[in-house]
Amino acid sequence: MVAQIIINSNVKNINKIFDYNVPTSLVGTICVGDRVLIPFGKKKELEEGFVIGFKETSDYELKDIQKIEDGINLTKENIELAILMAKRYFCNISDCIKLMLPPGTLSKVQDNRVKEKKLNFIYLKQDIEDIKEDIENNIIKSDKQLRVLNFLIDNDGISKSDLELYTDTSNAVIKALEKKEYIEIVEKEVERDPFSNKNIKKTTNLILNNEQQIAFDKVKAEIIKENFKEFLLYGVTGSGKTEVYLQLIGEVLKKDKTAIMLVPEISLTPQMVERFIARFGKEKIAVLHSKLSIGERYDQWRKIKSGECKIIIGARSAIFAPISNLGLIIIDEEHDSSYKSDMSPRYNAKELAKYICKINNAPLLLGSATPDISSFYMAEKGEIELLKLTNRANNSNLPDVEIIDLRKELINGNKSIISTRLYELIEENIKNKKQTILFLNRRGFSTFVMCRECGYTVKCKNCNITMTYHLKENKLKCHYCGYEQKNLTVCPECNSKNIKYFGSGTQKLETEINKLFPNASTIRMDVDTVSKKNSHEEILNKFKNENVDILIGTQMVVKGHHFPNVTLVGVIAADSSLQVEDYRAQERTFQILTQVAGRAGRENLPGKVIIQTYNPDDFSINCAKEQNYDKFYETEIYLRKQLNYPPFCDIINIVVSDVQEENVKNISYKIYKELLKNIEYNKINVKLYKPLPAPINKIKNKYRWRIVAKGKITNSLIQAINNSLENIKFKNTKYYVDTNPSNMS
DNA sequence: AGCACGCCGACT
DNA sequence: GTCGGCGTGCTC
Repeated sequence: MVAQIIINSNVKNINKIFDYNVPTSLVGTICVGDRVLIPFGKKKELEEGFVIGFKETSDYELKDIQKIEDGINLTKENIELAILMAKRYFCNISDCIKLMLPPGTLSKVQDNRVKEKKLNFIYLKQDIEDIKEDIENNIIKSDKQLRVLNFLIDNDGISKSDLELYTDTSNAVIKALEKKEYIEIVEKEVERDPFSNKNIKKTTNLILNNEQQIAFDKVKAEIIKENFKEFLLYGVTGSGKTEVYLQLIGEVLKKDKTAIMLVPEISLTPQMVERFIARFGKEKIAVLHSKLSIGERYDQWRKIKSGECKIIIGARSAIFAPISNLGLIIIDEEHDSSYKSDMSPRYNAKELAKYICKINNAPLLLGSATPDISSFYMAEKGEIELLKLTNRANNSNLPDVEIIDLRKELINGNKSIISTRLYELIEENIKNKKQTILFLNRRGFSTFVMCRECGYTVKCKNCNITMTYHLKENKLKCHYCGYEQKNLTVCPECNSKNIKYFGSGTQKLETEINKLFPNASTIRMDVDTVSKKNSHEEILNKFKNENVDILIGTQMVVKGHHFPNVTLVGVIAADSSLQVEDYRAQERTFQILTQVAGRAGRENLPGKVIIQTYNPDDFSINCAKEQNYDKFYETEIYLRKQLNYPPFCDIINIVVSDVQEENVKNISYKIYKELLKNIEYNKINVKLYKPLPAPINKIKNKYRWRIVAKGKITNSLIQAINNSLENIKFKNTKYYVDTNPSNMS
């Protein structure tokens, strides 16, 4: 028997299938998905690999598989998915397999990094009454020791670190008490708990309104029938989508099945997770996201694999959770671009969710207040069943949205980035002790720096894009490669000192606000202020709990938070997302503005939203003002059809990059010619465009060209692309193929 | 990774 | 000639 193996190596070059002999001792036990150790090349150490298939014979002289590793293994379904993904997303199988494994679990790494976590726990060693007696008789003199004992009398069996924290003591105090035999230190294996030890009150099912009930019943029926069906839950902000999700997951649990719920990374906040814990208890829930440590992820993975966790909540990659017995997948905020990976493998979690639901006979539920144009189109065509929630819970009113024409502000002599109207409203809000959120989707201080004499603009030396000025560090930064350089005072081209800063980022907005409202407290949230673990959460909590007057932020501030005291939201530049050269620019603008507007006045306080723009007539801005999705959809789908953009076709972007521009051009043309030949020969209906430099033609010192194809991404087209690429020798030139990329630059 | 092979300039 | 530096290709 011959096993086909994918080597799980850090070395990139061996991403193909190797044949190995299955020794007789392993015949019968070995399965597809098993992790095995194999000799490879001239290496002394064994390599690790995964069995992806079997065959009878091989043309090669075979070596024996040495061992099947236990612990982390994959299933046949995992391997099938990985093979499918490699074809569909034009990448290698081993990269796909890696997505399905907890990180840091390569056998070599595992020994020194991922271990079951051990913690020291402190227990009282004597009878509580005896200790109390000793305390009363002043046998214990030390203040700190007394504090520890008193604390333990109420909370016996606490972790050492927590005990030190709560009693403000140190190791020395605890060791002293151990020596006196009042307490004992016990090393216990604990599970790393990403939810920490909060006490969360249990909740029970709420009563659903009519619309919620209909949506619930329809999806529930498919869960019961164990049938694949795709639903789109289109529910306005505050219409109670989450309660429907919770109750559906309840139904899945009743059948002793597993549910996956995907959310955008940014909305994977403790508050959101707490709602699920409150309903189902934390034992059944696994949470997967990028802020988990390697050890935490490993624990979550094992708990899912063992079947202990039946509910998986996570960002995009949680679609690869090692589930069995799937009953339902929910994708919340399904329009969010984070479901599309922008790194290899460039997969789309929505597409994979559909595949996984199909093979598991489980329904798929997409939910959004502003559905993806493509999803809504599918719903209109009847390929997805549309479920609508139109009533806002607790009848809170829609905020009053006002569009401010920034061109008029300029004419009236207001050069500030804050319009007169917005200024007045902020002032009033501060006076009334209400909170304001200002939204600007650009970080840094100034987006570009230019010499007024000769027009020179500062560009990154590694990337062909303008540098952003950061005030605090007084540096110019490249937001693409992270390169930093000293700020300019003299133009390097003409030596002029007339250097001017253009464009405004969140830093500039903050300085400006501090100047305009010196007595107001402000807090800023963007990638530059959010870096540490949980810091995102800390900023929002501070804003909420300390009643900070103004929160300034990028799109991070937009999602999933309830700020009862926020009555004013200001969008500083609604145009920033329109100027992007992308067929989804309007859609993104509409979505983001609708979401921002939803932040204002969520409870009984009326909300006010100001949208500042240079394009006050743009339909995406106006539809967002009216919170009118249907109108936006009608206009947008018409345009998409006229211009033949998704959902009427797919856009395939082939990007080639190399330090040598000559290589990039040559390889691009080779791909183009090869693909054109393939397309014509197989009569595939697709429009292939000639290779051209990419919009950002240099990133991190590598030149970039691209080839665009417009057409339906059918199996024959996928095949043609894969065949064409196989026929080309790339040497050091890199390439990737991306279908409907979230960023066309 | 770790080794072989082959190309090419430099050197006893 | 031939030694060695280095780029390239292969490992079932």
